[in-house]
Amino acid sequence: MTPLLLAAPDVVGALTAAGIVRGRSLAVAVAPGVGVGLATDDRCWAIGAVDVVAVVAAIEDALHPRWLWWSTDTAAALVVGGLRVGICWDVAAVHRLLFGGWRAEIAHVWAVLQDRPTDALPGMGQMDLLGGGGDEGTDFEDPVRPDGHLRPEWVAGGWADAPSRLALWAATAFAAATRQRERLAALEVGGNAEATARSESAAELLCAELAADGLPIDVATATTIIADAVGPRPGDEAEATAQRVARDDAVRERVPGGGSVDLRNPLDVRAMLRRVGIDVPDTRAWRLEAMREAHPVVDALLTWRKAERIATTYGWSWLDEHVGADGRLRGAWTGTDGAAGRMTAQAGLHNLPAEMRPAVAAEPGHVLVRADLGQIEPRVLAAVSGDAMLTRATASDDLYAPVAARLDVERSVAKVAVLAAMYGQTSGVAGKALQGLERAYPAAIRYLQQAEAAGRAGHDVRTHGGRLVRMFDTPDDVDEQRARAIVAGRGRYARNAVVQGAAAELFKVWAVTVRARAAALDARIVLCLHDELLVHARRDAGAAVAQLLHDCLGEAAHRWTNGGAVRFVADVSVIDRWSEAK
DNA sequence: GATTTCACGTA
DNA sequence: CGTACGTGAAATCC
Repeated sequence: MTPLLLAAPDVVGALTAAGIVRGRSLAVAVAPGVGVGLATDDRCWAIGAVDVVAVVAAIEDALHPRWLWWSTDTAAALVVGGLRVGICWDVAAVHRLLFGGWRAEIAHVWAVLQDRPTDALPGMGQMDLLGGGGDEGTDFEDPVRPDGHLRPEWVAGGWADAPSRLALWAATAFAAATRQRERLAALEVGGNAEATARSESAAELLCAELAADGLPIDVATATTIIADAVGPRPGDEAEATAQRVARDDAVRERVPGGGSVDLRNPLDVRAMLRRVGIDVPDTRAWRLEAMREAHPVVDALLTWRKAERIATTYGWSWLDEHVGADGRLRGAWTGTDGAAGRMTAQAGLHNLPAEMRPAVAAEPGHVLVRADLGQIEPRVLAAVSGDAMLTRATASDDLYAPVAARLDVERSVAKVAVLAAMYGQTSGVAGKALQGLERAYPAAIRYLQQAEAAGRAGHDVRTHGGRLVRMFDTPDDVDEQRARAIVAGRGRYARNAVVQGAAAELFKVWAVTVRARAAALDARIVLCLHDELLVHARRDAGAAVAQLLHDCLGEAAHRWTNGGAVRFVADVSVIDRWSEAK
């Protein structure tokens, strides 16, 4: 394929002439200061451009293509350049969907799609300099070597230093995506795997934007919360130490001779507790909670732990490191974890303690619109299993009410039983109700049991939308008891993954739908939290955004269930601070 | 210096 | 023996 050289002003016209219409796939590779490479299945274009983002923006405005790229790196480059495109196909993200896990280096992705061995991918080491890599008498202008692997010089990025090479690199990405589509079409899953690939790709785009935008923080409130917990910001190291010692002493002085106890050392804490007659196998909070009355030191210790969490994880260093001068908390986002496919976030974005939530606040003239999905996992189970009776139960705002009625048990018992079924819990009081579930919702329970059986056998499972969840092997050097525990653990893991993973898929369809529609209202998603969205919007748009969140859920559910009857519900509120909701 | 363990926050 | 994640401190391994 020979790249066609274009001047930036001619690009849209040339693409239009080539039949690129709205929504058509268009591969893109960019190198700031160098240019832009574009490709479809049968041709590619090279544009030398100083402002690569402007070129992409012009195409986006005129043609709104489905941008196709190797990985989120391209999305991030565009977002940093101020451009937010509509839709995309992220080869790395789709690879994670197809093959599970988190590995998605370009060379690995390509090798897997070409059915080439991946254990010894070509590197740029000495072997290749000596000619051992299949490069004899070949053309370095081709990104693909004769042996079918990608050329490491291209993968490393340094080779794509001219517009014509960017065009070839884009063309190679296009070829990879074509292979991916074939694989997706061949999957036998309940959902639409190709649609999942599209929404997972868009979720990566959302991740790039979340990382760039950040979560609005009222720094004054954050400062007050931290100061209340651990004291005012220390001026120097000595002051910080003094504060720490004072906090520690408040606990240690309650135990005779406790002055030298290291509260940060669990063994030391355990020994201290034993000296006052409290013998515990570990010192976790839930265990000590029951001992609060046994000795005053327990209460003091639990209070200390709360403050210590703020001091170490969400204290001054956290504020300095992750909250910018513009009052935005920024962390890296990934569209999927390595297991069932939930989004992950760093910088504490996904585990902010409730005490810190008053500090998450809309900027002046704005509101936060918060929405969380109600009972998402049992509703998702109804959808993926096709259970008619459980689907009927989703018509209720409170799914557990009809389930309780049908099982003839208290609502609380029904809830525990449903959760136990999905999570593989076998202890506790759920046993009897579980049998009732099996009779009342046979398809749903069968779906879970099949996942568990696959997991126990060490077989991979796929979610409704097509994500592969890889099972792990039992190491051969473990005793029988440990091996049994591993098998049981795999069963629970698989049982949980098909529900949690499918829920993550639906959530992402919802999130990227909101992302697309909210742009018209000048509103932006600022946080995704597994079943919860926070949208930052102008105050006058708050009500419209709230309605939008409901509408988008209906649309997302319709698409994700292929027009199925399962009903999903969201609790939506327009607030100033995150802490105000519920 | 890197990895593991404990602990704890979120869903 | 519900699952998943990220984080920090101390212990442990090399």
